[in-house]
Amino acid sequence: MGLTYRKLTNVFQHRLKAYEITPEQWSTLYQISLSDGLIQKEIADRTGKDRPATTRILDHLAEKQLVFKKADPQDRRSFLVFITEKGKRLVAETLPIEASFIAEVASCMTAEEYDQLLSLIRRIDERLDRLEK
Amino acid sequence: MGLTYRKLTNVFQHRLKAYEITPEQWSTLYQISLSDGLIQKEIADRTGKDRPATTRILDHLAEKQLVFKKADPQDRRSFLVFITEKGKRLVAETLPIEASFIAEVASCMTAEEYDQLLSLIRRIDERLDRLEK
DNA sequence: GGTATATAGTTGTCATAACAACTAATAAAT
DNA sequence: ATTTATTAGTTGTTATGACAACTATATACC
Repeated sequence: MGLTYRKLTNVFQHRLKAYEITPEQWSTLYQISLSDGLIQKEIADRTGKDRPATTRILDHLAEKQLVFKKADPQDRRSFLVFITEKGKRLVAETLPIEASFIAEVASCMTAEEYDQLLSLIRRIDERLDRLEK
Repeated sequence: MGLTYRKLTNVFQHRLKAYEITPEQWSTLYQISLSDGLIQKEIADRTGKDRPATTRILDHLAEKQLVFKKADPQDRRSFLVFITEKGKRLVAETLPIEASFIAEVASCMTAEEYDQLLSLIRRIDERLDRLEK
């Protein structure tokens, strides 16, 4: 599973090469594009990363001027994260790349098999949540 | 897939905590225990890692005196990697941990589903090998 | 035989994941 | 109201993965 996942992100990274963004940065930016103005904790939860990882990925995205932070008026500990116009353009351009990549990969199985694969992975995920470390 | 894989190795890492070995080090050590005296390139291929990663993981394993290298008499560029007695003991003690961990995780599905999961992941793996980057 | 190429391994750099420790701010407990 | 606990975010450390550049050796080619 790890081996296949590494290959998967590796090929995706190459497809994204022209956009100078890594798969992890991409998925974070994509999440932000879906829900603008989230606090970092929410982004961390939605991308399945911890807070330090999220801080650093957001730093990279901010350096590239794809996102920016604003102080949260409700909670002075938090920042609200917004996507920039440049970030929106990048997502718009790369979304078809992601979609066709997934389609290419999934073309080795039927739609039913693909669904079952996702459902079995999800089941393992839930099982792991209930297992003691 | 990435999320679930991270959870998977994370729980396994906790199970291995007492042995002070990471999942990646463990799988490398395990491969060596299966075939003593391989050259690093072979180990890299079998664990699915690149050569730099393999060099560094072997460095860690050698520091912990779980493996050692010997010059290859046939090819002076290569090293043959052997497991130590300490390494063998560690594998013997941790193998049941790995086996029961896999069993616990897989207990959320039938044997047929488990086989299908592996087979679908393998199919994606092969598909990725044929895809252009 | 000598040159060109390929291969084994190492080192350096960057991005990420896990984790611990930390600051600042909020919420809870009394 | 003050103390205590919790939460949001950051920073530092270690291990890893991807990649490029490098050394040393081996193989191929002519």
